[in-house]
Amino acid sequence: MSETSPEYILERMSHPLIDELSEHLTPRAISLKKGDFLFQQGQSVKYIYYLLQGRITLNRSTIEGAKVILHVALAGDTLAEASLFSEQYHCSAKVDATAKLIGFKKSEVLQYLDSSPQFMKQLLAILASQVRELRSLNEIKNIRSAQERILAYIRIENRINIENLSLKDIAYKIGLTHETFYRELRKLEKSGQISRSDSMIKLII
Amino acid sequence: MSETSPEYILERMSHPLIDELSEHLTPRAISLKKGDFLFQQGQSVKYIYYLLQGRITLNRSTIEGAKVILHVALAGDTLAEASLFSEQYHCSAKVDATAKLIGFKKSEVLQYLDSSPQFMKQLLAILASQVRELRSLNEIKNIRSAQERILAYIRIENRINIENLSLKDIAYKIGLTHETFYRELRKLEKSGQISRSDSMIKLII
DNA sequence: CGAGTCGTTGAACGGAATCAATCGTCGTGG
DNA sequence: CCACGACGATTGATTCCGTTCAACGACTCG
Repeated sequence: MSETSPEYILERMSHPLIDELSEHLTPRAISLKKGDFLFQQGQSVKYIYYLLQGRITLNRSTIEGAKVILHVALAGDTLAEASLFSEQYHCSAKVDATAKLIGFKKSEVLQYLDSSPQFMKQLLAILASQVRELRSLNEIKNIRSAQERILAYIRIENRINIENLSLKDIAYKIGLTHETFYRELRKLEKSGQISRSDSMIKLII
Repeated sequence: MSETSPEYILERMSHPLIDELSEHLTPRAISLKKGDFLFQQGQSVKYIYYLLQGRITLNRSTIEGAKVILHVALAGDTLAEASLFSEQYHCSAKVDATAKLIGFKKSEVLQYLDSSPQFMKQLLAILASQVRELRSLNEIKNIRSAQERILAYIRIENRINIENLSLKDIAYKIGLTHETFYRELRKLEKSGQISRSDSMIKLII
């Protein structure tokens, strides 16, 4: 785990929460490779994180011993913010693809939270909008037709930014295999319903 | 829209946020029938809600004129908490099945929020855990096998409480048609992997 | 230079959706 | 108060489309 603060911390895409935290606390840079664990279920919560690059799977061991994947975090996701209010991590975080993260000390965040009601309110708003976003994602996955699901996703997000997330990641996010996602994108492009550049996928009309 | 405060407000299942709000603010009881709108996209936000019974679909009209379903709220869901921090509702809420709700005045909630940092923190924790829950639901929907998906859901929730939610509702929640859900439940029961009572579905072992 | 991953395309299969029909129950309005 | 409509739960048959497996080129990173 490297502990320098390299320039990539500053080169990240903007995120309201991380922007605010970076301004007031000292971010810690973390690099991990596939197979590493960011944290393990049961450990006491010391940090919360923001994932800049890579893929991290959160899974929990149930009482019966089975493992359940709770979430697959992709670039742009925050990790363990829920654990800000618990003593221990309720799941393990295993690195799937070489990851770069920013970490903030839980104690410092909580302290800042207490000192600034305004920040607290901002955090509330962020979480609320995260709930909204997740609900839409959830709803989209109830659309059986791959094509319609993709269209619904683009309509909600207005566009798909493919600079930060790979097509494969997006496919996963909306619950399609990457194969069908590629195929349907192609179809939509051919039928003139979407346009693709190397940074954006947009609806036509 | 009835505006009395009937006893069902007190008979609801417990919910940390609603419990707290009910204690400090005056809840408003609302009954709506199928086809009614709880609120419409663009209206200014006056209330936030808690759904006791029924089903309410949140949908948004996009710029292109298409309608996208953002969320289908079921009994136990909060509605429009995200709008606590916006001026207008960003979607419309249409009643699908006769609904009973509790409403709280936005202004009163915000005022209470300002007066009590402790409540604010509590709200933060609730939203954070909601994020966690939604992420798991999302993840579950990436499991293709109906049977495995159901098992994963029960593992995460520990059990399925079928007193408040119909089987149909649960099927929808995890992204299955009610037909397959019934069928797979039956199979799981027959093969001795789950047990069903009229209030609970549990894993065996 | 080689390993690994992403993007892409092809072929075949399987399982969940879909359509349809039935039963029981609950609420309700005439 | 009862008949009717609506909806949940259930089962059957069929279809279809997304998954799965497989293979390949391009590119990146070490």
